[in-house]
Amino acid sequence: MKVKELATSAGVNPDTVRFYTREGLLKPTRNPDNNYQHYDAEDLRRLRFARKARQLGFSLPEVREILDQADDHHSPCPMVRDVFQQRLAEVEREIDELLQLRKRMKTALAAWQDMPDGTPDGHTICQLIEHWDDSKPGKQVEE
Amino acid sequence: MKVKELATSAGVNPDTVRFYTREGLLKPTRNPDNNYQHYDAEDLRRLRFARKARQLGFSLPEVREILDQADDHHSPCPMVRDVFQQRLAEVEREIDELLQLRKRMKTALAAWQDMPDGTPDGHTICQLIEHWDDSKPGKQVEE
DNA sequence: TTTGACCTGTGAGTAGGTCACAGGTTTTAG
DNA sequence: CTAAAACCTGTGACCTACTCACAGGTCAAA
Repeated sequence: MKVKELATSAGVNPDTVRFYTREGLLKPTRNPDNNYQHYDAEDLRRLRFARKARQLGFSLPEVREILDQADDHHSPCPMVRDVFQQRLAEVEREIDELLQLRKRMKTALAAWQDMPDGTPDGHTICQLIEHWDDSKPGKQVEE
Repeated sequence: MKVKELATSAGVNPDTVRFYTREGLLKPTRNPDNNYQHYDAEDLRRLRFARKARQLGFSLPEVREILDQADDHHSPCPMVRDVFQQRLAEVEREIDELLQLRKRMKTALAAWQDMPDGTPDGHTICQLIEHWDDSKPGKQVEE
């Protein structure tokens, strides 16, 4: 398979295939005649695997490590379970942050219902934002 | 005010002040004696405003646009309301996605309880991920 | 006067691709 | 047979919103 065939089979951008190849996740052979990369069914498996892992929140270095472990005939699963737990925790943290952001945004929106637009007068830029009170407990100054 | 004074007053990194200056959000004057940047109370207002807007989810180009509109004595408020609504919608979409991801991850984690680790055999890399079912309605292939 | 804290601009780094470019190859249509 | 379209190659820039490093200039206190 050539780049575009592989990319199409996996539903990704050809540049992503090239990128993953540069990053060492895919290991195609070369056609010495024309210097083209040649991918096989194994590469397709690896690429599909990588995409699934990315969807699950694994970083590219993590995916590479999993693939490398598998290449060495070590089971990557224990590592996968481990990283996965951490990713789940991160996802929950991200959710918390976004929920807080949404709350701040909704509060602001509600407060803006009754506020006039006003024209900037050299002291205010936009009251909507300037008069928005973002007082939240702790972590106001970074630690 | 010099860079660090302004930064301290607003609770940000001095490099952020320099960055915002490069990006045109702050417009200090120069001290011709030593070539230092000189910031005034207006810049402090702008910087604080920018930070609040960022917390509310506005992008840097959006913040710059708001400030520029205010500089031209146009009320940026209608634009602020508009962009803000869109941002809120985006945030809600992101939250939905993360909640779904969390659900899938938890499901996967539960399913993995009973799966053996296994050693890669050339056909499977890590069953945990490969056998993870990511079936979700729509948008499987990008549109 | 020396030391340390500050200033300057520039450039690189972060994650994960995506896109552009210039030039070589292969395929397809006429 | 040939010309154009479609593909391939590697390299490097771009995206966000900063943050950090570096080399060299400036200034305040001891």
